[in-house]
Amino acid sequence: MITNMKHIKNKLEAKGVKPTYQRLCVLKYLEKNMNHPTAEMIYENIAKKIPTMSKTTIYNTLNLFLENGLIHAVTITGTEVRYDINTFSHHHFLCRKCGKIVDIEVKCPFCDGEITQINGSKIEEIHGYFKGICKKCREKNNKVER
Amino acid sequence: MITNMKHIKNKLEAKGVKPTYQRLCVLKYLEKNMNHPTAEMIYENIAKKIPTMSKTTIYNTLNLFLENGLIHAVTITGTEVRYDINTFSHHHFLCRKCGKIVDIEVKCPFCDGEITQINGSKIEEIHGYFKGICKKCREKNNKVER
DNA sequence: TTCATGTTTGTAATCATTACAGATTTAATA
DNA sequence: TATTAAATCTGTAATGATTACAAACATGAA
Repeated sequence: MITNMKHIKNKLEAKGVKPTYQRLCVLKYLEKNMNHPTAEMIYENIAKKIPTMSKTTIYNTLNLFLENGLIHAVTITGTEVRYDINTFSHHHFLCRKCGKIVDIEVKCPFCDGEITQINGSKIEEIHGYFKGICKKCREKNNKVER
Repeated sequence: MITNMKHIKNKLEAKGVKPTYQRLCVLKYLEKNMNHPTAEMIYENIAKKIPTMSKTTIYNTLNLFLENGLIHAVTITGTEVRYDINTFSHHHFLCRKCGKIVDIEVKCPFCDGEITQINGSKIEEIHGYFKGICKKCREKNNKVER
């Protein structure tokens, strides 16, 4: 993934979003960190370099990106929203041991865009995720967790 | 669905949960109200009849039920948890107009229990939901929302 | 009855997110 | 270039959901 500033600036302008310095920083962070970070994680990291960065700006920016389809929201835990630069429909896996959320490729007729409505209801967003124990954590526990 | 107290008491005891009056009330409410209520909604309703009911008890009870597999948590909005008495794997639809969450029946290989792991990760929970505009809201808007 | 244990309750604390208003920046225009 | 309106950013306070905690209460066994 190319993460230079020019590319990021273009991405914002293509969606009609004015490319301010703060917005460039947030989008750049999301492109570099595809581990579905929280607003807090994004803020903590950017605030290191830009001490004047406000957390409100982080939220404003993320909500702006959401409205313009630049990012997607991942709501798995129920207590916090995680943000995803990957706007193609895909599934997620949340490990209850390490807490990591990883992308998952599964065959899904909805993600393929073949189905646009169900029982007369119009589908605009598709969300699918699994909870369990990831491969690494299973191996770490010497196959105890099965 | 039978929602008499004897049936509810049996359900709790079958899971090894002591059937206290508060727990019976919460489970009874969930059996009667299958519209994926929030903790707040459950509290508001029960508090009408039992003024001494504490919101902490609602949360304690719901978490206890979750641990014992009596109910499932539905996390769609990202800001609040909704609770579901239907513990069979199924999908949900959230309407962005009326805010209602309804059950959805879709063909899904994961819900059938055919697939128990993905890339070496063990699947324990399957969650699938859609966001969009429900049939009723589309009709209400005279087919404007397509 | 006594005692230990489990349950409930009310209040305070926590955490994520939003509201709001003032300060700052930007962009257009004279 | 100076002016000015609009957009953006910032910090603080407020909100709303959830949890922590400790005291009060209920239960069941000895």
